Amino acid sequence: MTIEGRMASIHEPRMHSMCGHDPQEAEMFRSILSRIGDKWSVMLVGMLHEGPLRFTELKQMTSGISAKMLAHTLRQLERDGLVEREIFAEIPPRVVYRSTPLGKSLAVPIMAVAEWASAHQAEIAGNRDRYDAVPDSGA
Amino acid sequence: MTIEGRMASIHEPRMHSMCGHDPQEAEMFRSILSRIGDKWSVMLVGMLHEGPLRFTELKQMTSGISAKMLAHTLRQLERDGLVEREIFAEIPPRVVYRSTPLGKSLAVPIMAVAEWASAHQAEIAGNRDRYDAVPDSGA
DNA sequence: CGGTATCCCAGCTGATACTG
DNA sequence: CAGTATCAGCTGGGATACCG
Repeated sequence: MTIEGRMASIHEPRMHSMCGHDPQEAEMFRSILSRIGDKWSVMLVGMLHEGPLRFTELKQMTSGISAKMLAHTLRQLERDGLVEREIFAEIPPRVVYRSTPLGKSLAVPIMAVAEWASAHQAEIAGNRDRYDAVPDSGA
Repeated sequence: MTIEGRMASIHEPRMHSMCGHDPQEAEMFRSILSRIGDKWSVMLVGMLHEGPLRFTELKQMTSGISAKMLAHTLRQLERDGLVEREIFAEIPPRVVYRSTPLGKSLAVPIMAVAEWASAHQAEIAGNRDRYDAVPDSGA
C-alpha cells in the first residue's frame, strides 16, 4: 500500500466500509439515507433547524406539500428522533415541531448537501439538457 | 436580533432561502436532493469516489442491487454529470465508471451524511423501536 | 460482460372529504 | 387548527428472460 493509500485509509471515510459489513446494518444505513433523501425530509429538517414551527407554518413554507405528506413525514422524523412534537391543549389546537439535538446534528451535513445542490443546480441542469439533447456522445 | 442571531444569519445557510425563490428552482433543488437520496445513488457515488470501477465490480460491492437498477442509477448519475462512462471495445466487453470532478465535489458532503448515518444508526434504531413500542408517549 | 425488455407488485403521493 | 380516512394513479424497483 502506498503512503497516500495509507493516509487515505486513515483520514477519508470509505463508503464500502460503511455499508459492506452485514446485510442488516446495510439496510439500516440505506433506510437512513433514503429517509434523508425522500421528497420532503431534508426540507423539513432544514426548516426546523432555523427554529420551531407549527404545522400550518411548515405547510405554507414548504410549497407543494399536502397535509397528508406533511403529517406523514413529520411522524417519520419524530420516529427517528429527529424532531419533537409539542401539543398545546388550546382551542384552536396548536402543535409545534422542533428539531431535537439529533436533528440538529443531522442538519449540519444536510445543509452542506443542500448548499451543494443549490450551488450546482445550474451546472446539473446544463448537464441534463446536454445529455438529453445528444443521442450519443460521438455522433 | 441577537448577536448570535446575526452571526447565524451570516454564517449559516438557510434552507428557506434555498428552496423558496421560484417554483422552478425549487423543483430543480428537490430533484437533486431526491437523486441524492434515492436507493442507490449515494452508495454508488461513494464507491466511485474511491476509484474507477466496472459494472460487475459495482454490482458485487453494492449488495442487493439488481442489474436493472445499477444501470438505471448509473445513467442518471451520468446524465447529471456526476459519473463518466468509458467503454472498451474488447471481447468480453469492459465498461469503466469513474467519478467526475462534479461527482467528487458531491462526494464530500455525501460522505459527511454517510458518516452521520453510520455514526447514529444505533441511536436511530433505538428511537424507532421505542416509538413503535409505545402507543403514545404518556400512557 | 454489460447490458435491455417485459411483467408485475408494493408503496409513495395527491385529491377529496371528514373530524376533534 | 391540525390532523385522519379513503380512493386512485403513478413510479420505484425486483424477477426473469433475452441480446450484442
